[in-house]
Amino acid sequence: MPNNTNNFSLELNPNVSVDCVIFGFDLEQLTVLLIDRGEISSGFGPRLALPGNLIYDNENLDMAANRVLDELTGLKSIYLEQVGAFGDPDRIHKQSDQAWLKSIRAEPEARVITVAYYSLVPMSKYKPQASSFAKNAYWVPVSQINELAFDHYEILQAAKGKLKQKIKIQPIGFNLLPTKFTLSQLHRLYESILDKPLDKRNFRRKILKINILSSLREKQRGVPHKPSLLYEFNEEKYQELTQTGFDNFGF
Amino acid sequence: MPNNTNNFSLELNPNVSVDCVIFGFDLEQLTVLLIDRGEISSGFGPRLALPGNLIYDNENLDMAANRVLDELTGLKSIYLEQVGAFGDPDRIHKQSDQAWLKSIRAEPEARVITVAYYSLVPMSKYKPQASSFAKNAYWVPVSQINELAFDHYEILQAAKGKLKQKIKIQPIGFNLLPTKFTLSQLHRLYESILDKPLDKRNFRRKILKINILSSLREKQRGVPHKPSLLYEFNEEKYQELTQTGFDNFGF
DNA sequence: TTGGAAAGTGTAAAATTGACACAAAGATAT
DNA sequence: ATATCTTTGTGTCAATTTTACACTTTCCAA
Repeated sequence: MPNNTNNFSLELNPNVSVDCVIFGFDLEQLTVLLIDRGEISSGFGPRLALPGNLIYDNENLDMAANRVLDELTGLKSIYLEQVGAFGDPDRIHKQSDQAWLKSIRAEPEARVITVAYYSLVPMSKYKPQASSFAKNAYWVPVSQINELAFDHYEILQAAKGKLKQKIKIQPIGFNLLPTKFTLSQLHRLYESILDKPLDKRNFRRKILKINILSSLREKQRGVPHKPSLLYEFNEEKYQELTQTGFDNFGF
Repeated sequence: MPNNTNNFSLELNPNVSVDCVIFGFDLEQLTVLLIDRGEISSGFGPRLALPGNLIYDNENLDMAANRVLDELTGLKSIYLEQVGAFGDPDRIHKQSDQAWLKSIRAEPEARVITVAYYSLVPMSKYKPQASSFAKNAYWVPVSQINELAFDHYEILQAAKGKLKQKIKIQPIGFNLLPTKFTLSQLHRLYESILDKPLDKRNFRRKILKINILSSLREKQRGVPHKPSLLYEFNEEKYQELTQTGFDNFGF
């Protein structure tokens, strides 16, 4: 084990890791990208885990989170928020398996603090199957997750909570949708995150009133029902609003 | 330097520290408890810093934050929230001075991640002057702080932001006031934290409507004007409310 | 007794919320 | 071509909440 009182280097810091809760939305429900640790987890707790890794001594936390995200999905400049730090002394030991930890180059017996992030990814931009890296990554609907490795279930819950808070006060949902989307999709997204039904008409009225959406002249194609108008998030309008101290995106 | 791949012990973890933003309210404005590093900081950046320390390998983060708080103020079971983790590789080196770092037993050249917490303390419960420990701790009005040691100014800003968010959705302000307080004091508190004026009558109506305050039959004494009725935060009423899924403490 | 200072109180207009139902558009199957 | 299916898209009214605003009361001190 390198001691890290020396020069900055490409050494992994054995005490600090980053875990990412990568949210997606399949147009029906909220999902999370999970790693299947496979047989290596050999009976020691759940196979599924959040993607994460130790940080390098020369990168800051945000960089590390972006790196983890990039290494796994190839995606850069994705919406990313810190959830917080998690660090029971025995968080790893509880349900650990040393082979797995060694495989991600963690010291199995070291005490590790993890800093959790959540990110919002348009699911269309990352299909695990197509990726050469990390073939064992899968989108899993949040509602189907009952347990995860280590303390990752707890982290997921915290991330959901933060996301819920955040979307109540900032219009970040668009990061989970394709550039062009319908109001119904946005509606379902809000319902998934807030975990409660929202009246359709009231939702539309409210979201349109905020005036950060541009309605395109384009319609959905190929749907077996009345096609919906498509909308885009309008960054400029949003910037104007925030600069005038606007604050009420409340849901 | 101990390597921490060994057994759990009372060793300090050289890579992880906890810093506390301890908020108080002097009935006029929001204040923070800061440590004057004094001459030891010998020209290397600001003298004032947030109280903090490295964590022990056998304590979790919340415990560490409580410990820092307790060691400094003698206060226990205080309202405490995590702000988040901060960890530029050079966060200490930027403006550090090694003597100071050594004095708090940090490795001057180690890369340190800090996990920041904020806490709400009734100022009356802690007078730095009266304390035997840490005579160099002072309450400083938040509005007067322009710089702090290390990355502590940044941390303070983040903590203010979190507190602002939080008080909009949960009635935690009482933690900064004496048990018995007046509505005007509460009013000023909200104005300080939200950093904007609130209409007096509207504020009173709203806060009373929520129905988590008990009005005492007691009045202020010795004030050179009409004395105010005193109120208490009513924990039971609050619990009832939250259990019924009440959610709208919005300011 | 008077003056100073903050406490305490009500109302009306405007904005927002919440509840609610049916016609229109396109795709598919017959 | 027609009928059927599915989802889109729309308006109103009542209730509630928000905002703006000014004067009287109470106690202390001079």
